[in-house]
Amino acid sequence: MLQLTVLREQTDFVVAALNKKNYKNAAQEVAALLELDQQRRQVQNEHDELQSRANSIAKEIGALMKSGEREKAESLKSETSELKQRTKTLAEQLSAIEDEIQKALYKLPNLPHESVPAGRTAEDNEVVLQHGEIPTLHAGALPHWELIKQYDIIDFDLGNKITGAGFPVYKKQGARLQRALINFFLDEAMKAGYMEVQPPILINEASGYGTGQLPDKEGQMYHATADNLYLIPTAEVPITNIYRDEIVPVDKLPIKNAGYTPCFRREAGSWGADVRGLNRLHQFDKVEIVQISLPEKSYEILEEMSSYIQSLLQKLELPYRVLRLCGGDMGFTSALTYDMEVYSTAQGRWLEVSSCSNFETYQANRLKLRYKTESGKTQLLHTLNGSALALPRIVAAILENNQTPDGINMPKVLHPYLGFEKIG
RNA sequence: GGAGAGAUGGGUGAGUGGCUGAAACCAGCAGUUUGCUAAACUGCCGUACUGGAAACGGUACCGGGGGUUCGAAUCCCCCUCUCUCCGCCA
Repeated sequence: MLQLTVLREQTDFVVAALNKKNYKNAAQEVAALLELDQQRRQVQNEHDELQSRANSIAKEIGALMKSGEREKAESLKSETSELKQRTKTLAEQLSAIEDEIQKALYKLPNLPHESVPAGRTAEDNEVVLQHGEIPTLHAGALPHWELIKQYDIIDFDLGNKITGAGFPVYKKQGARLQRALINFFLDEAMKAGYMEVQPPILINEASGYGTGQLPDKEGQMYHATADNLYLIPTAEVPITNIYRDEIVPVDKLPIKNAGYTPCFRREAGSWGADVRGLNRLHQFDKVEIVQISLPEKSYEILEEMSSYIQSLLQKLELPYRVLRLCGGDMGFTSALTYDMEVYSTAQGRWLEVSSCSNFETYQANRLKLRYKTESGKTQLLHTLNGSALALPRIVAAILENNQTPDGINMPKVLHPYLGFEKIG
C-alpha cells in the first residue's frame, strides 16, 4: 500500500510512476484520494475538538459529583447531549471517509523503480543477461511430458484420479528428484546465511492483506471457506507475515529467511499448449527466500538475491537468462522484478523459474513492519523475496536438456542428494 | 467436540465506573558515582492520526466489534484467540 504522505508530497511523481505501470486514470484517482484526505483531516479536527470538550465536561461532572454539587452536575449533563450527537455524526463521517481512503489505497499498485523499462507486455521486458550454452539434442528428443511417461516418474493421470488436472503424482526417481532439489535448495540457502523456516501453508485473511493477495486477488487462491483460510500461492505470504506488526531492532537486519512449501494456484482461465505438462500446475513445490532490509540497502540486496538465484541455476548447469520486467508485466506489489528463465530445449522456449522482487515499503506499510531510526523515528522497512527455486519447470528443463538416447543425466550437484546419476 | 478460566505497554503483572495512557518490577536508553567490572542512584522509556516552524498540544487505542453511561481497561452483548480438564487423534 502506498503511503498517503507520499501521494500528498510527491503527487506528480506518483502519477507518472502509476502511468508507467499502465495504471488507468492515475491522475484522477490520486486527485480524488487527496481530496478525501483533505476532507478526512477537516472532519477529524472538528471531531477531536468536540470530543475534547466532551471529555473535559465529563471530568468536571466527576469533580462536582465528588464535592456533592449534584444539581450543577445535572445541568452540565444536559449540556452534553447535543455535543454527543454532533460528535457521533462526525465520527460516522470520519470512519466512512477512512474506509473510502483505505479502499482507494488498496487499489493502487506499487510504484515502479526508475530502472523499470516502460512497456505493456512480456514482449517489452528487458533481457539483462543470458548465461550458459543451449544444448543440441539428439534426433528424436522428447518434451518432458513424454519423457515422464517413458520413464514413469511423474503421473498426471493418477493425479487426475485423486484430485484433478494440475496435481501430478511424482513417482520413483521423479519423487526422489523432487526431494533432492528441495534439500539442495535449502542447503544452499543455509550456506548463504538464510534461516530456515517451515511456515503454515494455510493463511488467514490478515496475512493475505499483509502481502497484497487480498483484497481483489482471492481468485488466485484456494479458499477453505469453513474456516476462512486460504492455501498459500507462495511461501512469501506466511514467511513475510511472520514479521507483521513488528518493530525490528536494527541489529537484526537484514532478516534472511528461506523456506520450502508446496504452493497452490487456481490459475483460473489459463489453458493451452504452453501449459502442458509441468509448465503450469495447481500444486507445486518451491523454496522461497525472503529478506527484510533497511530502505537504503534494499536494492543492493535485490542484486545479491538475484546473483544467489543465478548461482543455483549455474550449479544445476541450466542455460538461463535474467529479465527486468517492464512496467506492464510486473506484479501489483512490486517496485522492481527480475525474472529468471531457463531454456527448455525440447520445447524451444524459456520457462520462468524464479521471480525476484523488491517491494520497498509497499508490503511493509500493510504489514506495519518497521524499525527505529537512530533519532528514534519509526519507519517502514523494505521487503524482498525470490523463488530459489520453483521446482516443476526446473525439473522440466533438467529432463529435456539432459536427455540422451539411453537415459537422462542428472546434474552433478544433485548426485549426492539423489543416490543415482541417471534416469533410465 | 464438551466444561471451565483468561486476553492490560518489549516482558512479568496491578488495576471492578471519574484522581488510569495506565501502578510496580524486569529489560532497554541517557547520566551520576567508581581505578576497571559489578553494584547503587537520577532521568527517559508504547503506537497511530492530527494541530504547530518549533516548543508544546488534541484525539484514539488495555484481543476485535457493538452497546450502556455525562464519563468504560473496569458493566452488558457478539466474535476471535490462549490456557486447563475431558473426548477424539498423527
